[in-house]
Amino acid sequence: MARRRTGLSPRHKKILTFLETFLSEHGYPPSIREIGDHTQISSTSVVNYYLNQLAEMNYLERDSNVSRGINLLKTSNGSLLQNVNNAVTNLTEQLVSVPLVGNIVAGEPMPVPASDFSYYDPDSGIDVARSLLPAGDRLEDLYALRVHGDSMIDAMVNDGDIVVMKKTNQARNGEMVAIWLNDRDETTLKYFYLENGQVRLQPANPTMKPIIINDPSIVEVQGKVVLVIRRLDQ
Amino acid sequence: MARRRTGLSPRHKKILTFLETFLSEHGYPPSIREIGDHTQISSTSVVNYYLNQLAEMNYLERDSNVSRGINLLKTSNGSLLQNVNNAVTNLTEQLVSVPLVGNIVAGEPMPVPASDFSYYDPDSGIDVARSLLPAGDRLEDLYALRVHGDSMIDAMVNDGDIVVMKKTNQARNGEMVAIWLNDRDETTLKYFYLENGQVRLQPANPTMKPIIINDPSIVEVQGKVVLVIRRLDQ
DNA sequence: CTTGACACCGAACATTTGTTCTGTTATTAT
DNA sequence: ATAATAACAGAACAAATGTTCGGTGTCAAG
Repeated sequence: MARRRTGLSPRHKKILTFLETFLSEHGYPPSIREIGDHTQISSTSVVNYYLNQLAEMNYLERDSNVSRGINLLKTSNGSLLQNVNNAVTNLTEQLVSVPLVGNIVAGEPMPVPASDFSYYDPDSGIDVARSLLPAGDRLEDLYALRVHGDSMIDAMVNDGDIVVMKKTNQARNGEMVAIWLNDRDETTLKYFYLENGQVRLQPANPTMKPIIINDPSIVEVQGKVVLVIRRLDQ
Repeated sequence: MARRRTGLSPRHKKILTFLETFLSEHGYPPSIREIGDHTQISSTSVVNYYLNQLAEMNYLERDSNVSRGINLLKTSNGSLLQNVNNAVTNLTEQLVSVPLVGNIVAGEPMPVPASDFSYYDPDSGIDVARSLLPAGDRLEDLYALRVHGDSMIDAMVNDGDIVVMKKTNQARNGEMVAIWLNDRDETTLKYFYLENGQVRLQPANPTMKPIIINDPSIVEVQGKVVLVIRRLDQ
């Protein structure tokens, strides 16, 4: 009887390590010839031989007659990979591009995007760490607006600031919301309180007085502010 | 002139979605023909046409004359996507953890960290997209402070806001800097101007008056503000 | 010494695959 | 109505790519 294979040989390990490195750098697996080139195996049939063994040992799956048809399942140190991108998707969802859909100015109702963002230009999104955004909020409910003019200073928001909004038309007490006031033809950002049938709109600047609205029906909530970003380098 | 492309068309999105799904199920990208088969595009040259556009818009990279030579970078909802093993590296490049080193309050000189951040606990960093930070600035010159108290409202900065600072002890005109005023025992954030031998410290709130300092030597610049972040969900 | 299994190999071939070429059609501005 | 451009298409071709075939060499068991 010949010698019996016990686990991974040095050549197995070399192939697996090369697979991991190549995949992480390129986003797709190497070809049989590329594996051979980088592991000093001169024959495609030997690479094929070893890949089949790694498949038997559940380090990878192969799809036959498919170029680069290798799905890496385990690394050379035995760590499981479910597949190429499932692990990464969890990581890379940490950085989100929030669509910048327009400007917010006092004298106009602010733009609220349609549901599908079909006009959306990805180059104009604002990159935001997921950890700065409210947990549990769906990303597709978020959009960004750039502040235009000095009219939001009572909200402690400057001309040029970015506000990240969540779509909503209902406010809870203590939330900062964008409100269109019908009687004044004005958009404003304020903390919202509904008290005894009246609406109190509290400026962010604590030295300023609130607006009291006796008739809540003239208050149109257009969105909730979840984040303000001010870049000072521009 | 014909119609102009604005962002992703439905076919772009369909292709991206298929790429994501295929990649997550198979561990390798689809071929041109597989993409066509699943997106009702009958011609390999049209698939090629759309893939080239997605590459131009930085949703993916293509390697030419390589089978399945597609490296998916962004998903159809704009989330950044990277490969398994360099996900952390790429996130480090695009998503930065700026060390949160303490609080800034008016009555104290603000903390300025030592050069090496040897005490730095990465779990207490603030995650910031690299694209929001000044280009060219070294990340190790940046640190974050949390604002404590209402004393910064003239800088349009609220209690609880995060300011990202760059280490510097020199200010250029128009930059917002953190300044320790010796004669007042006070830290303040203001736009700095040196005019005719005097320092003008201009509040961010345009309705407020500047401070004029005749003797520039009592002005200690402790850092430059590069970003302000206000989270409203907490 | 013989045998069987494993490791290893080059070459040939078929299939897969991406690019290029040469168009047509649709859309929009002029 | 015309022109310019984008979107779309089929076919051809070359290159990339995986599988198969027919071997050789090594080693351990009998």
